Amino acid sequence: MRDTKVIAPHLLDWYDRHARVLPWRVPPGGGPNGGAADPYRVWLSEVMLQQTTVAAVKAYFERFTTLWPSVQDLAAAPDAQVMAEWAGLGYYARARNLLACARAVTAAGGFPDTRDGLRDLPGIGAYTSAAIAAIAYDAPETVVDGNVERVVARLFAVETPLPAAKPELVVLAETLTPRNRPGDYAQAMMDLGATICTPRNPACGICPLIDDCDARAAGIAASLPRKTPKAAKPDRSGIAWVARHGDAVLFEERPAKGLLGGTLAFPSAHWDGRDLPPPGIAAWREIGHVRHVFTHFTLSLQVMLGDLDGPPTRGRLVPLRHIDRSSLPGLMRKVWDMARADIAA
DNA sequence: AAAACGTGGTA
DNA sequence: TTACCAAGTTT
Repeated sequence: MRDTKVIAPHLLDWYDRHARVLPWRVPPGGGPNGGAADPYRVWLSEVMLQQTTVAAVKAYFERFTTLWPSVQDLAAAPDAQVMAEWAGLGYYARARNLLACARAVTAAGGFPDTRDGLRDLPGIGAYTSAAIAAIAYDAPETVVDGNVERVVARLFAVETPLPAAKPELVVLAETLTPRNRPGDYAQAMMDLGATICTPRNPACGICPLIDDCDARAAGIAASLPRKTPKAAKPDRSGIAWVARHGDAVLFEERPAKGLLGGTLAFPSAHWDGRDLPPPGIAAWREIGHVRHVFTHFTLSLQVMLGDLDGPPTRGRLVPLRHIDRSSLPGLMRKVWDMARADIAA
């Protein structure tokens, strides 16, 4: 029978020597002056990291904290600027919730310091509330993300497939959370999952918990956690119109809710294969197709280029030299790259 | 409770 | 190229 009491100490010893250095992180044991992490930076990084890799987040985090050093600064930012800066990171509801949360926190005079208080804020759920409470306030909350699910499934050799296994894994994870340094422990679990206890080819040979792991003992670590197969993605198709008017191109903001909500886009329609041309375009021609993979479907978008006969009836014209590729979501970057190449030719 | 919601990297 | 994966939340 495993001794769960030794797991946190083993992990913290490892973390003290091998913690990743990350822009939003305070080193093990505290900052330069023994200081704790800034709740604003912890919150911002945690939201950016939701379903998103550390590598992708780094540049965005640096950019956001340079533009907006405090939550009050972010709260005062224009919606469109925040959406443009978020462009490319994905899951755009996060950006809208980020602003709503910043404004709520600013109005309240600061971040709540409890998990329950944090949980009530927009864009902060079960994971993020626990992460902020643990990392910024060193509260003994149990943080369960994808890394922790995997580490715990292996430590206890849980063979129930995810997502059904989630409640069981949370209960098991709670039995491991220490009173001593819960914030460092939470980050240590995630570092372990990201660097040692990886989904494929886990590096059990250098794992600080090798002697505490049931799956390792049973020789099934690499096969855990089990997962129920995902449904195949359907294919969809649609049309995007790159409409020129003199030296400008027509853009419009997508509706706040739904796919790519609130982002800047080329006029398009329902992507159900039955799109019709937008009003105001006399003649257009196809310049190619872009393919894009979303979470739940793949999209093939026919890209049409044309000239408006007159002022647009929707959206707004942006002069060519002011079009900033980086302010567009990934799909629209592909469309623009194709159109720009055609226009240049 | 199941589905919606982005993107880029890796095997 | 296909398939999976990454510090989840909302409805």
